Amino acid sequence: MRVATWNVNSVVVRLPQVLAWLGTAEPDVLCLQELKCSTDAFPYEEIRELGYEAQAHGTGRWNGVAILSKVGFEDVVRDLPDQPGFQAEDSMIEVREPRAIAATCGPVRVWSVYVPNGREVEHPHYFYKLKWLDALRAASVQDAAGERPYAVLGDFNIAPTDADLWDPSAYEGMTHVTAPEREALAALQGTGLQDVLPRPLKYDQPFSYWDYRQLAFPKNRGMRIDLVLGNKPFATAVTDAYVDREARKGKSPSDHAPVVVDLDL
DNA sequence: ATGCCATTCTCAGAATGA
Repeated sequence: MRVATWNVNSVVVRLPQVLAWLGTAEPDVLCLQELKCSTDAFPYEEIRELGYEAQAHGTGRWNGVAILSKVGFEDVVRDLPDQPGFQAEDSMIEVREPRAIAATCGPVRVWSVYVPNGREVEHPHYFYKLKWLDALRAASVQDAAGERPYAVLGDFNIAPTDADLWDPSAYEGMTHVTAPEREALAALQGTGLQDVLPRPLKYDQPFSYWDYRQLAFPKNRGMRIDLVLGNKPFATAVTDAYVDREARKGKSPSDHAPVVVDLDL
């Protein structure tokens, strides 16, 4: 089977690209992030016409995650257990954002996650990011150690190593590369998950994100921040993994490309 | 050409992204 993850930066705007990609890549399971639409506004019908059921979790303007499946759904869960919320500096209330959804699709259980950005090092959003990652770690402990193939897929907003950056010196002092973020990611992997490293279709590094500005994509100034972390039964079933950078081309693309994993399952 | 920031909400500009 084939599973994939893709931050689409608005599923409503990107619907033509998503439908076209489903038609050509034909994943069995596709995790989406940054829906930027409510659960009710998700384009279920258009996706159903291609043979996919969808489970979405969104509130409108920001965030939002979904799972598309050709092989059914069981045990759908919205939000991490004990998922922290974010409290803006000018707000009295902590808001839990739609950043995680899980489901069992055929033989695999997956989380589709959109890890908080962090904004700036030491910003409240940065500490929120670290806390959120710890909640994700806690949520993974049982399934990561289990016999069933299990993976956490999504936009982690962390480059695991400097090799995942087009120019490490360009990111000094920035989020996405700091030691605490990488340690939180390593702790998640420590539950028994390994980074399924995709092969690049061009150049040497399998970037999954390129900024819209300053010709970042044509110059291949990218980052690998969209990850697939699989437990042992998942990782040992992997037959191929790649970043479909073709999807970053064309008119009005997302700034992320899909990460695709083929499995002998 | 892969090409110089996008999206959403509210209605021109802020907020967010990374």
